Amino acid sequence: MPAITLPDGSIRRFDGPVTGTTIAADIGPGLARAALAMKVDEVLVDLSREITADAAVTFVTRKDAMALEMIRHDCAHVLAEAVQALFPGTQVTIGPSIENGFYYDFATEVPFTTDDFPAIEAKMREIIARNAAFERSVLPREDAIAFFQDKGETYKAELIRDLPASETITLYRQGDWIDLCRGPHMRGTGDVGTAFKLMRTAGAYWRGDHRNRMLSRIYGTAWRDQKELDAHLHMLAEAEKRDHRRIGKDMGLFHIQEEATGSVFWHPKGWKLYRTAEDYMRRRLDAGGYQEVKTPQLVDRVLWEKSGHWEKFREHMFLARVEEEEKTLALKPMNCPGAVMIFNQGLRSYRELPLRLAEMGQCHRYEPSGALHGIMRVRAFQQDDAHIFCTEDQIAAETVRFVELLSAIYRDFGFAEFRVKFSDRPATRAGTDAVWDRAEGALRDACAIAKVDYTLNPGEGAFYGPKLEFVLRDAIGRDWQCGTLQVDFVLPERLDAEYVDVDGGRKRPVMLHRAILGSFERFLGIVIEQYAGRFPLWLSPVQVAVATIVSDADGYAQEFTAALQAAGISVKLDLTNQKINAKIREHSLQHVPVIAVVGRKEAEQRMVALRRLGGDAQELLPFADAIARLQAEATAPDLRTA
RNA sequence: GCUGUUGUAGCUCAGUGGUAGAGCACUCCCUUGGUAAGGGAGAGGUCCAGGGUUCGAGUCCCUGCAACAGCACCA
Repeated sequence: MPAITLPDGSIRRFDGPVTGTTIAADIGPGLARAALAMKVDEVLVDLSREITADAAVTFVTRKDAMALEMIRHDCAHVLAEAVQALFPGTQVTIGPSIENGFYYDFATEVPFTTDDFPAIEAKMREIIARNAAFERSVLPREDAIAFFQDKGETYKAELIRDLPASETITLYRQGDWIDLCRGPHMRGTGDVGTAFKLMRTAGAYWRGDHRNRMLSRIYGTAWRDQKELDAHLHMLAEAEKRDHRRIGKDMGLFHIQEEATGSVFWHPKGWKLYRTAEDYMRRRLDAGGYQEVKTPQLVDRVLWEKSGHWEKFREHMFLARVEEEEKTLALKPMNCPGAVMIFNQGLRSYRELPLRLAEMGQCHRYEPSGALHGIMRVRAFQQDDAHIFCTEDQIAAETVRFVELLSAIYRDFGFAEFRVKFSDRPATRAGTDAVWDRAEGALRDACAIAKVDYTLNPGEGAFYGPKLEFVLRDAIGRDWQCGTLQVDFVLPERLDAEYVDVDGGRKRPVMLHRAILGSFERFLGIVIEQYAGRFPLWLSPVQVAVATIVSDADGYAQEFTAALQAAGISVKLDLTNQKINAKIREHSLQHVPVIAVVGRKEAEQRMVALRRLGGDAQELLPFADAIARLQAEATAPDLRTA
């Protein structure tokens, strides 16, 4: 006699085991039509599942966010059936729902291409129109393995073999097509609807391991209705518009070419942006108690052998040899050994600690070709690096200090929020458990003091110590790890760093590796996408465009331009023989934040009309006021007084 | 690195084995105008590179390079 409690608190009693379908029908025909699945005591199950005991039941309809996930999951099944119908001999593997859609990995001799999509989508529509019910069945493990093995589905058989013994093996049937699946599913294939689209193909390793066979993956997106699908496609188009590679080209910021893959040619405007960021960082670091240093690009392998990089990082290092010498040099992939070399000059005292050595360190790393991505993932980049030599007792205070600095800097660049990941001791590590306890404890305490919420990243720490990772999310929703703070007990040991303690004895310092932007290249890529190229005034490479309406105003425009330049503002003077409309349009497309328009009237009255990017209002100001106003607005956030 | 796709004017892209195209940008001329495209003319090409098939290759085939998407990688 199950008593079913509904979300509104009402209770319905049934004579015996009852399915969701029956309950929904009992409540009303509207719900019977709308219900796709149900939650029984908070567990999502098929509508057709029998309920035998008292339970709280909530129905899932198309309106619920949860329906979206089911639509995508079901759509993946429909995709798999369609593919197997069209391409006999193709094996199915896995096909989950993911953010915004789903994918399915197939084992096939000939990989799929987007040319296959129209046929596959047509077949999918057929399957959806047929609206075969999803039917769940439970099979003993050995039977299930035999079933898939007989069908030639070796990947499915392998999956079942590897499922934990406690797991119930369930199959789902839709018409004649059967898949191994945990479920749950909606009522039938028709519930998927028609708001889906296959997006792209890709290779993907079986079980995500590059030693395994490459499968052919098809990505799709699916939504509750056409309107949602259209909105999603529109969002993708918008995201593409703010792609930093697109904007970099359109605004003439930088380029990359074949002869130097993974390295950036910064154009004047791009380099201006870079320098603005760099100058800002220098001021922040100076104010933050850091001393800047510079260490060599080319360093003998002997040092890399000592530091451990030769062993652990060699395949990522660019080597350089010269005919005349036996030596092998390497372009530095990291700055840390260089910093230790500076620390090691002379005898250090505990009085000098914490010693914060910053370096705008140019690094080269041989990244796999497939990893390169615009200026975000490159082979030559500059880090805003620093190494803090301190005692164990100073770790917490230095961490708090660092997080404060990092927060202020991210805020100034327009990132109000960031995530923090705490990576603790990995399985293979250097140092005793006692040392790890202290290092992790110090970091945890510091996070508490600095009021930093973090998610634990178990076992992901560096072999030499725990670390914090600071992650920003870009405009296209990708996560980028920018900042990092790593506690290192190993490198000071390997490179023999030491200081004289109060008692006159020699001690090893702890080394904190830390970066805030990470790499300038990557960070600026993120900033470009964050602002879609419409930078705040202080960052904008061209801050003001001075545009004339008539050539009679040229002299006055030149005078105003010179005054802006003298005030430290980056300005572009436009005396071209074009109508003001065309000039406005051109500079607006270049995302110049302020256009100062001068015509005959302004020249006679010694005024300027300021026009802001994105607006059409004009502000008429006297010459000197305009200069003062723009100068104040263009001031970097760390230099503002008010 | 792996799988797939792509590579034509500065940019965005058409191009069916038979004389290389468009729009925008660029240069020049006309136009001096009031807040997102004034008009006209002109110039601009190793069709990614190298092989092959063919009477003939931008087009078909092979190899390489690069970019893009994803996977793996990001110590």
